[in-house]
Amino acid sequence: MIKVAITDDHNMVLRGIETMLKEFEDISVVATFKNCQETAIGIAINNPDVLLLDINLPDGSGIDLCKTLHKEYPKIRIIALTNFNETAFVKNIIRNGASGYLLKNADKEELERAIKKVYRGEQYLQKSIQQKLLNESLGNTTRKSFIPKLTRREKEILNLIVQEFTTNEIAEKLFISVKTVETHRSHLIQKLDVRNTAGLVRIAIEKGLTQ
Amino acid sequence: MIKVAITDDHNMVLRGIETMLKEFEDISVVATFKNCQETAIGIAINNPDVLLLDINLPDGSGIDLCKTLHKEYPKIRIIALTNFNETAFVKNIIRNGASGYLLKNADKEELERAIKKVYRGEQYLQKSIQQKLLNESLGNTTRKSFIPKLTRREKEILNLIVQEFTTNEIAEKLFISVKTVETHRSHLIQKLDVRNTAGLVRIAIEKGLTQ
DNA sequence: TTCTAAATAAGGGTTTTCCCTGATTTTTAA
DNA sequence: TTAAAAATCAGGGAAAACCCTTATTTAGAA
Repeated sequence: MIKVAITDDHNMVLRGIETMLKEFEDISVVATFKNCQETAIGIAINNPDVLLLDINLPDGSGIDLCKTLHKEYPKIRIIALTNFNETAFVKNIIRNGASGYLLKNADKEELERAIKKVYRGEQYLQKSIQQKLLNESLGNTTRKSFIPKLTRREKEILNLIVQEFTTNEIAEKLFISVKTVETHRSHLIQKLDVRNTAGLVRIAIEKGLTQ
Repeated sequence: MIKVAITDDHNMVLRGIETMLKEFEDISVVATFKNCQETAIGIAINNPDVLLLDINLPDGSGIDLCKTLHKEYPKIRIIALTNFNETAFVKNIIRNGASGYLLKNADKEELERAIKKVYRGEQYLQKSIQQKLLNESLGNTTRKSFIPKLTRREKEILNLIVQEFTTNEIAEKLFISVKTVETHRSHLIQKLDVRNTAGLVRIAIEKGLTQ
């Protein structure tokens, strides 16, 4: 029997996965969590084999949680659940200890396949993502492959930009020079592949980079 | 028997709602759709009483779809499904023909209540939203949560701003003077009560003013 | 038809953002 | 411990955004 836990802040998703998994006799859902905190506490008690982990959670980044859990409980296989169909994002999650990656539109057959595969110690990636990764490694870069690998400071400044603070105000707030903030700004524009502040804010909100 | 259709681009959410509704003998799910197009076509065939409609769809705004459906099939009750817990957003949806508003973390009891209420011709709003709306009408304006009435041109320009076009480019695109675009911009900043482009983009996305 | 809102435009300025180069120090990871 | 990444700062200049005021034309509602 494979013991599965699920973390997602949407009850409907939780129930959907739970229902799909009920049909498999060798899989049982031992716990469901709605946020990072619940997961961090509950995982120790319920001791699941596989954790289906939503990356966008209300109280923090699932990626950080993934990293922590993987360190503390290396035996637990983690499958990331998200809507982001971006290779850079996948790479980031895998680097942080996830064994699999599923989009939320997965059907129950795929869900089963993914769980059983990671349970066996293998890696599971959704087909569309696999294809993309393949294309990329062949050099066919799908444009705007988004790299959300921002540094702590960059995230901090991005958040302040979204909150309508100007470069001057950010500098004051963080006790650093205006020029430093400008440097971070242009790094953000480069990394996120946008043209201006509008793009920064859009991407920050769309990709959930805001706290 | 209440016939229900569901539109959501995430299979897991579809399955979650379907499962929850199976427990009610007087409700049956007659169709599920994954995008605007499917919904627009399928609704004519399946003739549901209630449509649970996700607002964020891959091929367009659920709000527009809601408007269209409400005009063509005024008998169908529409319940909007979203994650935005903002009164301005709710108001907008209700204005466009929805009878109800549910967040995706609703449980099955609430789902049942909502469906039966709108089926009877009443309006259903999630408690937290109801409370917020109440507070607002009592004057406790959780400021910045009103729906700003923007003109057609202003909306058009706001959308171009979100898409990272500069004032110059917008002027060229719309065959109007740069100065005119600047005027619209400052009107937008005033109306939306923000300080700069970052605020415009944030509000535009938060309030669903983007197409 | 008359009033109003909307859309258009301009002058003339300030502030902010953006872009480039080049650099030093600090932190982190291998 | 050493190399790389991150964070810091600066000069200088161009582009874009922002903020006033004022004003004309146009379209829609009363």
